[in-house]
Amino acid sequence: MRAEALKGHLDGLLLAALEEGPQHGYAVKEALRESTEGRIDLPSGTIYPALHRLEQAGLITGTWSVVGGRRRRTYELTSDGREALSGERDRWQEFAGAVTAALRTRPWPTTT
Amino acid sequence: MRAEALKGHLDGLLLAALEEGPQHGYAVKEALRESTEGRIDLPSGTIYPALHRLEQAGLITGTWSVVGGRRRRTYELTSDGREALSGERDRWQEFAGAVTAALRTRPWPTTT
DNA sequence: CTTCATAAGTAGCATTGCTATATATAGCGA
DNA sequence: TCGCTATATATAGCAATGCTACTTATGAAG
Repeated sequence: MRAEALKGHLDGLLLAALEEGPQHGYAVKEALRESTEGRIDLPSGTIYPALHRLEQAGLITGTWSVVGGRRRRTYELTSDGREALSGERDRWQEFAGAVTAALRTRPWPTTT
Repeated sequence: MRAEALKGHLDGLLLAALEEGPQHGYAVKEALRESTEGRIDLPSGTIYPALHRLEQAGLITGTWSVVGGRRRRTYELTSDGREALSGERDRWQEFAGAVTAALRTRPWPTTT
């Protein structure tokens, strides 16, 4: 997967992963990897800064905890986040439809 | 359409627009706008630098001409460009599939 | 003569995901 | 005990890319 492909679409994926319920960063990463059958496997240098951005934007809230001796930051969608997710889904539909249309082969000016 | 959404996908769209036959920049812009029903309407500051990049990458070749008093640079796909377009289409399929899967609502761990 | 569509271009910016690297704990195998 | 792997989080700095804003120029319409 080319590096830039994801640009502008990551936030939606992270929000979607958190829709199922509160998750910590590492779990989000795993969830994304599983839901896409390994096609989207983000490095930690992508996922953590992105979660920080989302938190600062007020779309998720995080709380620290310690589980099994390891500290965790568990994130949860805010209501703004839920709204944003809905918007991201809409925009993805629109975007994907447009790109698919533009990418479609148009063999020749048929009488459309 | 959010600014970053297109990042990493523009090249494929431009190549696809040129698949129908040689076109100059402005015509590519129009073709893209029409094939997406106005959803993708690129500013000239996006389209011309991008075409330059594609030319430098050897995916398209351009030739100057003057039509109706206005100078034009007409671009044409190279064989590398054709190959690249095919690759872009594949990658788009893969990417779109992955994002769609990740964005899908998973209401709850049903017995899937 | 002004305005709009056509046609091409560039400088500089903002955003964003990635690489590389660091820290720390738990558990397993040798 | 030592080393390795998985878990868990984090940051500095980079590279890439599309966009904004602006410029230049012609032809047609009013």
